[in-house]
Parts: sequence; C-alpha cells; structure tokens
Amino acid sequence: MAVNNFSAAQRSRVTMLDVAERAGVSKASVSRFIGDDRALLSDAIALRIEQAIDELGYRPNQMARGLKRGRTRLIGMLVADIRNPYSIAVMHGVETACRQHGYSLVVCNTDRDDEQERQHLAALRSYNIEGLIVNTLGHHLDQLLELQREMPLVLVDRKVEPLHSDLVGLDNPAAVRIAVEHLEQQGYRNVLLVSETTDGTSSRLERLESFKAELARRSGLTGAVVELDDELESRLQTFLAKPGSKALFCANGIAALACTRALKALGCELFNDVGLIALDDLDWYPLVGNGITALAQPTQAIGASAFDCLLKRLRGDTAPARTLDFLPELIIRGSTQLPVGGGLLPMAACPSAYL
Amino acid sequence: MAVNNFSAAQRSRVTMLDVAERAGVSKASVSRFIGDDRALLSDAIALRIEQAIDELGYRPNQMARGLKRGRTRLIGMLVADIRNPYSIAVMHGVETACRQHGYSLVVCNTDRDDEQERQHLAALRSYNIEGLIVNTLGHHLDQLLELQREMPLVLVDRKVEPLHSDLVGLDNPAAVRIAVEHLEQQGYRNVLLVSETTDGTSSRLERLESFKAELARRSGLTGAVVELDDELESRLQTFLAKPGSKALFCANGIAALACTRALKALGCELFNDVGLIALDDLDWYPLVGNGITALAQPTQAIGASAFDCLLKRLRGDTAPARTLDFLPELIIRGSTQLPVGGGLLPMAACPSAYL
DNA sequence: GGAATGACTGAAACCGGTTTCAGGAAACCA
DNA sequence: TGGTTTCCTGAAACCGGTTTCAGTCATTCC
Repeated sequence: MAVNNFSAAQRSRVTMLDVAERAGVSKASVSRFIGDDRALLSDAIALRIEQAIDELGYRPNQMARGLKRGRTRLIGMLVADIRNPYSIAVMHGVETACRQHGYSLVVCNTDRDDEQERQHLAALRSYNIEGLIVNTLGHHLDQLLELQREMPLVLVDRKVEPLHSDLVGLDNPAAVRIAVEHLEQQGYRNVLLVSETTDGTSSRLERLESFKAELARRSGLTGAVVELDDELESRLQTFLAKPGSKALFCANGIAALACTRALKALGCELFNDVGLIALDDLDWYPLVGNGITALAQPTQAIGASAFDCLLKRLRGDTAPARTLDFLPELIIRGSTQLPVGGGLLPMAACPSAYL
Repeated sequence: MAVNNFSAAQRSRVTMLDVAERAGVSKASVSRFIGDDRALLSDAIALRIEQAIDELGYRPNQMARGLKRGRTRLIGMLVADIRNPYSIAVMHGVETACRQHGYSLVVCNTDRDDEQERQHLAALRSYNIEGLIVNTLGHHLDQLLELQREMPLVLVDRKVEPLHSDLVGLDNPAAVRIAVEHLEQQGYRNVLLVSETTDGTSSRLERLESFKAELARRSGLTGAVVELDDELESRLQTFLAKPGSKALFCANGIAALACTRALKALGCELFNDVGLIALDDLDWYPLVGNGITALAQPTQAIGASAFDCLLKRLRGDTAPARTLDFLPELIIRGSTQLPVGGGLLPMAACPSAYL
C-alpha cells in the first residue's frame, strides 16, 4: 500500500554511522567531510566518503547538528496578522533572504491574540531558533526580553519600547509628509486620517503624531483623525458633510479596504466626492474607481534587511541597536485627482479608461 | 549594552541537568516530569521538580527531545506562491490547527521555482519534520517520494500523480458547474474561461475539463478558454467583439485580478460590457464595479483538514489515500447581473450604491 | 640516525534530552 | 517470617551528530 505506518518511529534513515561503516572510516571523518573541515581529510578518504554518501543517499540530520553546535539554521518570525498583505510581503522578503543564506523560517501568526503570542514564543524558544523577527504588539515583554538575552532579535514596523533591538520599518514622518504634501498640492483642504486602533503600536502612533504635526505646519489644511470601528460609515458621513475639498488618508491597507467599502456603502462616487491616499500599495488599488493613490512600502527590502540585521548580529556585530527607516514610493492614481470644480461638480472629469 | 554577542555560542540556557541538581533528583525523573510519565513519580519528587523548574525558568529543548524520540513537533508546508491569497488563507488554516495541537509550522515558499523547491525539500528533510503539506507543482518527484517514505504527506489543491497521498482541495467539477449554471441562469450565453497556464497543475486542468464538459451539456451556451499571458488584453478584446451577452469565468484570484485590470485598460464599463465570476473570494471583490461574483473556497477548513489528515496518519491511520473535496460557496454580486437589454444598452442598471 | 614537525585519523566525550534496566523500599501474601 | 509483587528512582546507554585529544605515520631537520 502506498500509505505507510508512521506512528511507530520507523525512522530507518541513513545515519552518519552507516556512511562511516560503508566508507570504512570513523564518524569523525564523515563529520569533517560534511562540515567545513574537508581540508583536513586526505583525498583518498574524502573520495570514499563522498561515494558512500552518494550510494546511501545520506543527508545529515540538522537537529542533531544543532544540538552540539548550537546552530539550527532556523529563524523565527512572529507576525501579528498573517492576512495583512504588508506582513505577507515582508515575510516573503525574509523568507527569500533566509533561503539564500541556508536558513529556514518558522512562521508564527498570533492573530493579534496575546495568548497565541505567548504560546508561539515558548515554542520558538524550545526550537533553539538562532534569531527572531518580531512584528507584533509585543505584550509578553518578559518572554521577549528572555529571548533577547539568548538570541538576536529584530523588530519590524513596530517598536517595542523596552526592547531596544534593531528596528526595520518605514520612515513614518517622511511618509506622512509626502502624503499630506501630495494632497495639499492636489488641492485638497480637509484631510481625515483613518487608522486602525493604535493600541500602543508605535508605527500607528508615529503616523498619527506626524499627521498632526504636518497639519500644524500647513496653514492651508485642516484635518481630523478617526480609528476604525463599527461607526466608520457614520463618521465618514459626518466628514463628507463638511464644506470644501476633502480627502481620506488611510494609514494602512486594512484602513483603505474599510474606507473604500464604507464609501461605497454610502453611495459615494469613487473618488469624486472625496479623495483618498493609502499607505501600502495593494494589487487591487488600480481597479477601484480610477485607481487609489498609494505610498508603497519597499516590503521586500524591509524583509531582506531585517534578516540582514539578524545575520550581522549572529556574526558577532555588537554595534548599538540600529534603526533602518525606509522611504515609501508615491504612486499617483485617480483617487487624488481633484475633479474640476473642487468636488462640487462630480462630472466626467475622470474618463473611465483612466489608470 | 543592550546588544549582546551571540556569535560565540554563549548558550547559557537552563538544562535538564540544572533542574535535576537543583531538585536533588536524577535527569530521568525530570524527564518523566516533563513527559507524559508524571504518574510514575511520587508527589514529593514531582513537587520538588516543579519548584526547581519554576525557579530556574526551565524550558525543555525540543531539538534534543526530537533527536531520541523522533518527534520534532514540526510540520513542513511547501507553498508554490506565498503571495497568492489562496495559499495564505490555507496556510492560516494549517497554522491554526498546528498550534492547537502543539505543532509548529515551517513554511517554505518556492516562488514557482524548481530549484527553490529542491532546496526547500532538502532542508525540510534535514529538520526531521513529522509531516509535510504540499501545494506546489511537484517536480522533483524523486525527493517527494523519498520524503513520502519517511513521513505522511498531504497534497493541497493539486494532485501530484504518482504520489497518491491524501488530497485536500476543491470539488472542481461542482465548482465549475455552479459557476456555469449561475452564468446561464443570469442570461449569459457566451463564456470565456480565463486560467493561469495549466502547466500540469491538476486543479487547473480539472477546472478546464469540467468547463468544457459543462458547455457540452448545455445547448444554450458557447464558450472558449484562454490562458493568462501578455496577450490577455487583445484576447479579451476579440472575445468582447462577439455578439450576445458575454461573461468571463476566472479560474482563480490571479486570473480575476488580471482580467479586471485588462478590462479596465480596454475601457470597459465594469461589468456592463461583460459579466465576470471568479473562483476564490478576495476582499476587494465587493469594491470593483458593482462587486465581483465569487465562488469562495472554504480555505480555513481546507487548511485545518490538511493538518487533520496528517495527524491521523501520524497516529497510525493506514487507510488508503483519501480525497477530500470541499464545496465552494456562491457569493452573488453585481458582476453577474446582466444589464437590462442584454448588455447592449449599458445604462444605469446598476446604481452605484449597489453591493 | 634520532628528534622534531606536520598531516591525518579515530576513540571517546559531549550536546540535552529519552528510555531501558536494575535495584531498593514498601506493600502484599501466605 | 520470608517471598513476591508493586512502586519509585537513578545509572547508563542512546539518539545523530560535533569536537577534543591523543596517536600513527611520513617528512623534515640537525
């Protein structure tokens, strides 16, 4: 039958000892061949070992290696919400970098749940991962601190205050400035920042603070802030009732989705009644209305960079904690083209073939 | 300084021996306490061990446990394209199930690349994972077969012919029937199936074959098939030039994205000129035009079910390979509402507030 | 020619756990 | 009382590798 019984640990795998016997040498020599000490071996022995390995199809057991060596070649990544496209994109960057350097990635999704975060942290620790990439709320500080003592740790997107590790993320003040500036230039005068509940998340707080600061610096703009909740529709309705040219600034992809949904439910014409600019660039942005203007984060670079930090630390770099801020790229689409007439005459200003 | 040096393996972690000494017992007793043999211990000793563990903050090393026991509590998952929302959704289901049963998930993304698939398979094997969930093209059959001898293996979405393992996925014939039936009922007479290159992918082939079969069964419908490529726009243009009421059937989310993009680029009015139904339900479907009608796959259930198969096999189930086909859910939105007049008069049939 | 050097190699200890096995103490039985 | 049986415990072997350390043998150097 094709389906075997795996419950009884019939692990009949070829071991180093098998190879050693076949080649007529000691385990030590095989180990040297496997490892980086091949230079220590004579050509004759190396050849015999190589043949034996080929013939038996031997593959060293990474777990066993890790036990003595302390190197498991495993990196852990703790993600707050695996269904957030931003997280996925960063994860993809991390994963690629891992593979390129011979590491594998253990992904743990906390679903924004503290208990899951706790469980995952415990599990990751028990697997002797060599480093950890963290993109969560970072409750369970005690566990994180403990892990930090044992391995390098890199934060992605969000700071966890008492942790001062390396931090890789977006230059939020710059991003907000670019967004607000763009809206101002396009002629919008009233801007609403829509964000998920900040909930102590540093990046969200930074965006919020920067937004307020930008408004304060610019006399021509007024604005307000709302958090995502069940009331979003009515809040937007209130905002839309204001006079003058209005735009939404969605602080991330989730907010952009929620806002677009709400606007649609309110019967708005996307995006003539109100402009919209969003952080993160999702693949459906071009499809809605005349396209949603976005600030794309270099997620691939952020992920790769996070792994790079880890690798540097693993190799002994003891420089003080770094902060790597990446700049977003402004991708202008139809949602920030103020219709002729300042939004009061939502006519055919945006031909439907516009992209 | 906050940043330590981790290059020198200063793994000063608390070990079982530390606990044993602190509690004044042998390693064996601690091991029994940790494992499921607590019943073997006297209350007095159990208490001392428990205290010692608490005081030292001991956590057993899963790698070491796995070495002797053969149980690493690690599940591998090989994903063809981590940026495909379907894969993510399934992965989320798998991950949740894993955690609930004390397993962790090692995710490997192949980016549809054969060489990466090879590397990942080798890595997974070296980590002594207990089971493998596969959602790739399954080239490198030799490696997969080898892994299959060592551990249970579950295929997701796509069959890999010579592998006959458990298979969890969509009931493709049923899905296609539901889609075609819906289009027919809505009054569409000419249907174009748009699919990614089949490239031997069983699910894509099944959808294609079922589509042809459905057309053959229904006298009122004609149809054709195209694969995604650079020519998509011009192919759609050709299709749109045909007479009568037309609809696209996108075989997955990627195809839906590409088609919507192409239609937009062609200046179509979404979706008056042409209807659209898509497999997979992505969160932006409601936002485009008057919403895209979808066949939602129960991805969470598929993921959980894949893990469940694995678990059964790990527990000794040797029944012949199973195939679990899930049914999709039809979610009707605006993209399959034929405008009054059979698509020849694309007027205000779809109020913009429609959802 | 004998000592010193260097290049390889293998035996054995070790990593951190699990498991076998044998033995001591207590309980049970006659 | 002696002989089992049962219960609990620890010593030691083991999992599959790595690493130390000592030893063999061929060279090289006076």
